[in-house]
Amino acid sequence: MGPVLLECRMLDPRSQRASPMVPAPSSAYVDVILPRRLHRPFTYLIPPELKDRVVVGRSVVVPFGSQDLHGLVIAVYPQLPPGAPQEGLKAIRSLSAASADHLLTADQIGLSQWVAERYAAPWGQCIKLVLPPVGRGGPPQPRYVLTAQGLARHSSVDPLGETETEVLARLRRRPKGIMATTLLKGDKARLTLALHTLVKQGLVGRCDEPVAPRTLRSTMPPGDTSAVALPMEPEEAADGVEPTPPKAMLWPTVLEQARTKQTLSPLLLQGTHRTRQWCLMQAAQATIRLEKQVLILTGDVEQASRLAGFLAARGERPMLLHSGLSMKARAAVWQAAQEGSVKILIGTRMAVFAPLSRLGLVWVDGEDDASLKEEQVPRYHAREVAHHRASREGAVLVLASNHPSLESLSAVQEGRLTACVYRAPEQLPRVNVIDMKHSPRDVGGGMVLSPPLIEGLRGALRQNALSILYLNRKGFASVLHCGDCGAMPQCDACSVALTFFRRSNHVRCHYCGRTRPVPEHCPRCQSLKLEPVGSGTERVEEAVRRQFPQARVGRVDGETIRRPADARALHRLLTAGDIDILIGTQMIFRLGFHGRALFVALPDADAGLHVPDFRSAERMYHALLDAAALARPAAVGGQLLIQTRLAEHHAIMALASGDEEVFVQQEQAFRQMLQYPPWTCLVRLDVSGTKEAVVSHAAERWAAVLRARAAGRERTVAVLGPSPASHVLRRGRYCWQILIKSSSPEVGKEIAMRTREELERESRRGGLRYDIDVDPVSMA
DNA sequence: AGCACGCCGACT
DNA sequence: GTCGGCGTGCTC
Repeated sequence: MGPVLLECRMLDPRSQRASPMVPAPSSAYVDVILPRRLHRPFTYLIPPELKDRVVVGRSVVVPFGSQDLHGLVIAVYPQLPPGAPQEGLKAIRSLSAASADHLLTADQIGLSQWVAERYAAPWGQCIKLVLPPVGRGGPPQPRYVLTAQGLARHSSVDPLGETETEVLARLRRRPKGIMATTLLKGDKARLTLALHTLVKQGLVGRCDEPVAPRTLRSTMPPGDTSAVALPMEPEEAADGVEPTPPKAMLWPTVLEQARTKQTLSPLLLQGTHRTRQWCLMQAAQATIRLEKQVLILTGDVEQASRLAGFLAARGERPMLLHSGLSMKARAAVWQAAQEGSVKILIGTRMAVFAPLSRLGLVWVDGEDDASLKEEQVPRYHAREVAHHRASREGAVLVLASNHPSLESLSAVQEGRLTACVYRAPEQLPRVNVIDMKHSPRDVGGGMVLSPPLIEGLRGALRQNALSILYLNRKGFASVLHCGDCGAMPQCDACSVALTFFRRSNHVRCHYCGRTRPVPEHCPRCQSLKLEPVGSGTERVEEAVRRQFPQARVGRVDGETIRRPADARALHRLLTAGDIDILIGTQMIFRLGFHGRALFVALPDADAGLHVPDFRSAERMYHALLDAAALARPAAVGGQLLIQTRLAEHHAIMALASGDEEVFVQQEQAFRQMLQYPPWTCLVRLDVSGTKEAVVSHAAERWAAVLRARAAGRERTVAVLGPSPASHVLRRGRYCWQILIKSSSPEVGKEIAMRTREELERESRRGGLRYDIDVDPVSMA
């Protein structure tokens, strides 16, 4: 009984007064977390027949309202816990079949609880993160089966409706039942109704247990190739090889110091793709030698596969875990992790919750990648969860990137991270900035191809070498900019691009919500040519084709690359040298074709700044560095050309001078001045619903309640907004947002949670929902 | 979240 | 007159 009591003291806030000295006669009550949007556990009785089998971490089936749900036991008590209702308690129905053979560990439960608290998410939703990926996306599919009565009934005694008869016939053909989703496909309303009457008549029953209890042992041995990445690309051609920077030779020593805790903080590794791969290899092998496990996180599936291929080519047996895998494959990997047969696990953000019990190394590759942040409700950031796990489980944490986030760079300055900069300037191409301020524009308002750009393409063509044109367009928000100098009207208070509303002819800051009439002239050059940023970039391909009709032009973007197979096909073309000029968006980086192009150009480098987000400059700087990484080193003729109207922007200056500090210092000063992260913490509140007026009203109300609550604490909390998140509704819902700036994440989060409770109690009409996003990473 | 119960408009 | 829409409250 001791361990049970100990665990419930650790896990449940309500049990603090439980004394471990009192000998527990027998455990009779449990607290259960349910997979619903509920913030607290529910108490149940343990039926005598399950007395010894219900322990902390066990998944159980419990009655909840009118239905049965799978829930997780988080505490066991000998007596009625305080706060639970005195009477009317129901008993646990049964153990969950799906999890009959394993328990969640205290670590896993603790991790889910930490996520719930850190990101202000209901614990029930966070439990799903640490559960095996079988039942994700809802409880084990409920199925409908014919009851004995229904089976016996051949012809209708009572007249049954047409639909009812039809449903009965379908069920008769399927003795094991039909999943609710399958059964209800088609005319859902009518079928639901028919089903309802059949259930009421006792002809059909509902069953929540899975058909076949998952036993995936024999079918999928760990290390099965279907779960392992195959090296998709041959090793980089010789012309793309960069030397490993000499400084990186210190890496093994640094690692060893980190492992033995001589270095007290986690590591921030800065270097190119290739350098990071080398360092990762060292770190992974060292970890495996110590019989520990390696967890590698990436921002996207392609990078995960690429790293897996790289490690596999060197004799390791990495396993992959990401959303591209089938549920079955994911479950197999999860189980292999649990059994301890996995030495290296590589995956996207979800993998950070994998049940690795001997974690020795957590490696976050591309730590600045925004995709590490989950945009759905447990809105966790995998980098942060990784940090938490590593420190709790005594693993070495390495954050790696070619261009670390400003958050991490600031953490280095504060001593919370130890920087390892393994950069070699000779890896970079020659950079050429073309100031387009006074160049004419094409008819569509887009950037024109400047003579140096055309010359660069021509030169590469002559040498039969690859050129890449990178279209750094990201934002979809309508933003104004000056047709002459490229400057954007910004919010005076928030310094983000103002969003333009054509209909009402006004501009609005979507951080603080302030509205103004459209400015008449450019704030910088007084030109009258303020216009919405166009889609002129689409013209680039056309212009290139017109200029070089004989060139073989390839395109990469969301439309041309739909499936992984498309990417592979294009990769083959590139490898074979069948493409002269490649034009594309961010997608280009997913091809993993780094250091290969002779000539790389950004026809409209400023496009990335036209996003109303305080991180837009940082994103642009990263995009520039990424573009540079596509090109060969200067020594072998690599060239990067940037067309810009903002040649004196610190991101461009930093790239042109090759001095990162130019960017970092100015950006930090900017963030500090305007009180943005990493100097403050942001919490974004989302109000959404189906009726616009109701949503905006609720948002106003929430902001007012927040301001009242923050009164007198102006130095630590500021409330901005509300403002419409975007004029296009998201999934048929209107969204408004509020921003809270606070001196610590706790302050902002606390005030948000308190007031949300209040608002939720107050009004739910119009399908209103109140969401909290702690440390939002995208503000669109 | 889901579900049931309850109160108001357009249909046989 | 009912059917069925959604708003509201509750779930151990």
